[in-house]
Amino acid sequence: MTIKEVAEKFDMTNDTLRYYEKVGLVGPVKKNSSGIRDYSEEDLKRIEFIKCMRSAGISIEVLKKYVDLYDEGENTKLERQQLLEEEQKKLEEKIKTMTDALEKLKFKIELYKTDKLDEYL
Amino acid sequence: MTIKEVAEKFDMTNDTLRYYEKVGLVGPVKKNSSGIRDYSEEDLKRIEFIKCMRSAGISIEVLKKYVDLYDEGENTKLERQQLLEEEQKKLEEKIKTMTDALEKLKFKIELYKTDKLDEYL
DNA sequence: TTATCACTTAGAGTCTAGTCTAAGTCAATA
DNA sequence: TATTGACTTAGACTAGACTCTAAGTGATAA
Repeated sequence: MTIKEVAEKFDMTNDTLRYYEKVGLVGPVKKNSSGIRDYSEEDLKRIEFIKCMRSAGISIEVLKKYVDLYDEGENTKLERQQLLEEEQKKLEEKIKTMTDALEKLKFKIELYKTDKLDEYL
Repeated sequence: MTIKEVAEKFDMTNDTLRYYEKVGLVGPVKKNSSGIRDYSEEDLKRIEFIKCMRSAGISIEVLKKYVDLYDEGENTKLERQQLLEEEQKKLEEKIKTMTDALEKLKFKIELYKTDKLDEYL
């Protein structure tokens, strides 16, 4: 699969894909005889995972660490699991924070709707 | 209330508070005879709101727009409400995205726990 | 054969949201 | 009185995550 196809499939830019490869999140992707990238199934799976985790706000740095541990082999399993559990915790907290903010936002909108807005901001 | 007290109260830095003032999110904050900031109750309420919305990922730019509309007066009420509703929608989508990612993360952790991890990454 | 187009690279530039620095003022304390 | 410490300013710097540019290669269309 070419970089263009991958970019379309996952709705991201070629630049981002090359950037992820440069920082070591994906690949190194195989190149054909003219030096053009040909993404493998495994590359695609990694990209999908990375994209999903990025959309949740997990940093490139953390993901890079996870990928590196993975590439180190079996003996890093526990450490990888712990890393994921740590991110799970952070993500749950973030969702909580955002849900609270959403409630406040909804409340404020309600004030606008019922024209009871006599407050600050 | 001094900048230091405000910063402590809301767990942010003096720099951030001055930055918010510089970009027009807060204030202009009253200064005493020696030029020291003295935050009013209204300033505090704005800061609390801003902080809450920032923690949900709403951009400075959007918040600035909202504050500006507010300062324009009554006749921007509808526009303000629409802006908030737009942000509500975005926030709900973001929470959904993050919740989905969280589920995937939990699933992966489960695979680690049950030692069924035979996949990619 | 020449031009077009998609790809390649290294590296520079951009955006957001702060964060830090340097130089200066003022009030209070040793 | 001298110095300490908290505050002030303008403006430079940073981190994270891309995003763009310039210069080049190679396959295909006119």
